[in-house]
Amino acid sequence: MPRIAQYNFKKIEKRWKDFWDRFFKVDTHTPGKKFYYLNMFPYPSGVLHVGHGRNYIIGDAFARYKKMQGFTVLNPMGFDAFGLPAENAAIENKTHPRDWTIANIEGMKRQFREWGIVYDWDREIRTCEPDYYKWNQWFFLQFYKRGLAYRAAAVANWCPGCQTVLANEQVIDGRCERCDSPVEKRKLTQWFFKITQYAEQLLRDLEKLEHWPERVKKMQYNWIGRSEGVEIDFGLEGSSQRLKVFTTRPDTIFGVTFMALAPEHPLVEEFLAQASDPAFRAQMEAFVQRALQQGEITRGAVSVEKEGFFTGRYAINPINNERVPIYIANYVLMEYGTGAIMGVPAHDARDFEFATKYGLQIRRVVESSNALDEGRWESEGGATREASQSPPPLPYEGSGRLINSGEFTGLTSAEAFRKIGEFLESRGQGRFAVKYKLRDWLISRQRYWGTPIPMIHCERCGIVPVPESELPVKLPDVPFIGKSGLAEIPEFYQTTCPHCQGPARRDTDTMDTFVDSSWYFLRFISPHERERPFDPEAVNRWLPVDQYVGGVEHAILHLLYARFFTKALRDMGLVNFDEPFARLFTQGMIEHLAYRCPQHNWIHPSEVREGTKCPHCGQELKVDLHKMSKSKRNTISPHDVIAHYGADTERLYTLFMGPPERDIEWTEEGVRGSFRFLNRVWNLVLSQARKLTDAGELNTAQFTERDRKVWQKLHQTIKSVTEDIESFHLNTAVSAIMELTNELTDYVTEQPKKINKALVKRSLEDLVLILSPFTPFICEELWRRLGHEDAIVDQRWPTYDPQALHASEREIVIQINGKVRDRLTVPGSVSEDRAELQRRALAQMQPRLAGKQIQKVIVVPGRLVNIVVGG
RNA sequence: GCCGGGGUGGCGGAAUUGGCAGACGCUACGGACUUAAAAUCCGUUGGAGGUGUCCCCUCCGUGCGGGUUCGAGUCCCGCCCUCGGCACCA
Repeated sequence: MPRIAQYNFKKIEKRWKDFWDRFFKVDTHTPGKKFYYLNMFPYPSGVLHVGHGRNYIIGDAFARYKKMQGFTVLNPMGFDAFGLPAENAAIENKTHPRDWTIANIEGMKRQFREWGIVYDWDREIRTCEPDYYKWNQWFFLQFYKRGLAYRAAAVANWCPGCQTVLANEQVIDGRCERCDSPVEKRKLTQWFFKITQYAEQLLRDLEKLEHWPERVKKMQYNWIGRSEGVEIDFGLEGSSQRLKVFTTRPDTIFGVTFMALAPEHPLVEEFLAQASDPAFRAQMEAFVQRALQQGEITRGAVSVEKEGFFTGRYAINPINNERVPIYIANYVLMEYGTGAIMGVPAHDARDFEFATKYGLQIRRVVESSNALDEGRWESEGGATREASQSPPPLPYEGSGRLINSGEFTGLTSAEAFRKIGEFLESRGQGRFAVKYKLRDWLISRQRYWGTPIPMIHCERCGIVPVPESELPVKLPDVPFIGKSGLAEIPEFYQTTCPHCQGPARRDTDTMDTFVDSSWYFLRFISPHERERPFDPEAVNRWLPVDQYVGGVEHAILHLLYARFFTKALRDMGLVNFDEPFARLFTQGMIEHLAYRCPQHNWIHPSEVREGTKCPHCGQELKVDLHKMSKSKRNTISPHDVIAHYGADTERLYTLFMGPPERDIEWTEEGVRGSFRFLNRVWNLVLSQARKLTDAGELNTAQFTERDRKVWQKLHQTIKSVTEDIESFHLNTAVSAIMELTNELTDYVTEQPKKINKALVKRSLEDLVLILSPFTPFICEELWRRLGHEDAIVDQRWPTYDPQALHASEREIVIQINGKVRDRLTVPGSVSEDRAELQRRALAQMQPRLAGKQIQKVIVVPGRLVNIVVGG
């Protein structure tokens, strides 16, 4: 055995690192097959770890593959550069958020280059640059003109840690998604985008997104939360007002025994004002205060004890004119429906709990009854009949047949829904209605590092938009101070009213950074436009994005906002498509072991001594798998991996380690396995390359049986790798290439003298070609060593010959009673012939079958023969 | 509670959608090479058992319990566990 050297990846990577840029410059005006590949652009938070790399490595591999298939591939990159971490870092380091951000961007661009990841950097976007955020402001003004941007006082989520408001979407379990502080409620006047206007479309169009993960669609579906019901006006005793409620169960209206108001409901204030007894009023006020307070603190808690307060007032049920007591209840939400509910204890678990606690009447009005039950009575007799007949236990939340419901008694729930709704509608006491959980998008942030909202507050003229000709409203170029944002910079906010020229004040809020990412994919098409956000003609040609890839953590926020923007822009005539992303793939996280000491918290793996002891105190460490993060000190630096094994090894391992959509553990052993494989490929190609100069023409007619097997394997591999890449099964694509490598290695070592050189040459070329999107450095080098002058990135992706997929011989499994008992090798032509297969199988199994009764023979052409015997 | 993933060797994971379970890789063990180690190469690696001519055989085995089928990791019914999303949504 010759001593085998490790390939010199350092030299190779240095040679090709800067070579590929020119192949990925895209002229968006060139016709041809376009392919818009897009990775979610990153927030420039610092140095990237191998977990971040997964997203971009998948993208680079996919883009290279598509390019080889002859597509004009647009694969741009940019930076989501506004946001809070920059401000926090700036405060900590006494610098400007811009300096920190720019430094990180430069570092990340170097990392992309080290990884061999190529983007068309002429199209780079940085959202913190005025030439980008100018258009955020422009869109804002267009939205404002159309009533899609509005200012309203609302109870907002206030994060005391970040000193700013948050969108509903940014509150996780009652805590800030960024800093984890408990979120408070504050009443503030803020800017909103009217995303609810598109609730129905956003929901309905999910159906169009065939190539989105089901999981993501479901999450959006639930988030939008559509429900169909009836809005019902109850009368108010002693008042001409009406009490409006929304219900999805109008069929249970005869079961109403109380009403409940949210503590924030406007009627509550009225009742308080009208209360004649001061002691009673004080009690009611105390209850309301407590409920409001509780709402803030326990938001997100699993279940809170239901509490209520009887207001002493009564409502009138429009269906039967019954008098029902009105309560204030902590479990009724102001933000959903009308902020008031009709209480039906018999058919709603929450109302049941409430009614039980306060001794309210519980009236059954729906009985489970359906044809299935009746059918069972006929066939199964006594016991079942009795069991089915006893009414279901309360609360019964299912549907059924109405009882105790006046003229509607006997109807099914579905019929009653419609009939009762129509009845109320005809009398002007109700109407069919659709409600959504989705709320409008609160975009104001009380921060510095974001897009200034282009509005001016004038004492005389009110709120005045900044004229479009004066955009962008730039962030003031002053030394960065601290937490209160633009409100502490008079140079910024002091201005004159565009209307009356009098003194006025600029809006000091900036926009949520999700505005930046809601349209960046459009800007990439024509990033240097100065007079408009993008070139609509080019955008309509290139969009929707053909393949979008990113983390599942953006399943709701970013993807919903981007869809909303697209629809709003379409309605403004700026684009002509409904959905921005045709295909979506969400990749999983990379995890790594993290070590935690009870005293010294997270310990970096390199510091851990003697197995699992803390280096500071010697205590036993707790070891757990976590996704890589700086805070848990379990990140792996790509720089280190590249120094040891090269960028190709990191890329290959990242793609091979497991299915890309799944979370997966990073292991050093796995990295070494990928490195070994690349060495094997290197040695295989180099051991043959020089011998192949006189290879001659490939002639399949001269193939030996062995040659034919290799040929088949080659074509099978091309087929499965192609299909696997298309479906993002990148791990199996790599393993197929490994199998081919093993087969070729066997072939050239078995009988080195007898190899078919033309076959070897073609096989090695195709091997290097199909491997090149994954490990471009080594493949570019090997391509040259195989005698080619031109770049591998510029080659065409190999295609397979369906003829070659079928071997001349096939192995057929012989089963007896479903168990494999033997095999049969037959020529390809025979493998499809049922009768012949059966004949041969029976003949071969003759000895075993002696004395057995053959009951049946099943033949699956090309696969197996199953002989069913008795006895 | 509701919705959606997922449960396969010591580990990450394959399995043409009903047709040879465990591809590919890792780990571990044995061997070759070496003064030695590393690297590399060869072999073994789901479990149990067997008088087993070297291409050996038998049984068991894909979270659990049933079912359909000639045949089930895959389909159906009923559970368990786990991860993620939503959650007093009327």
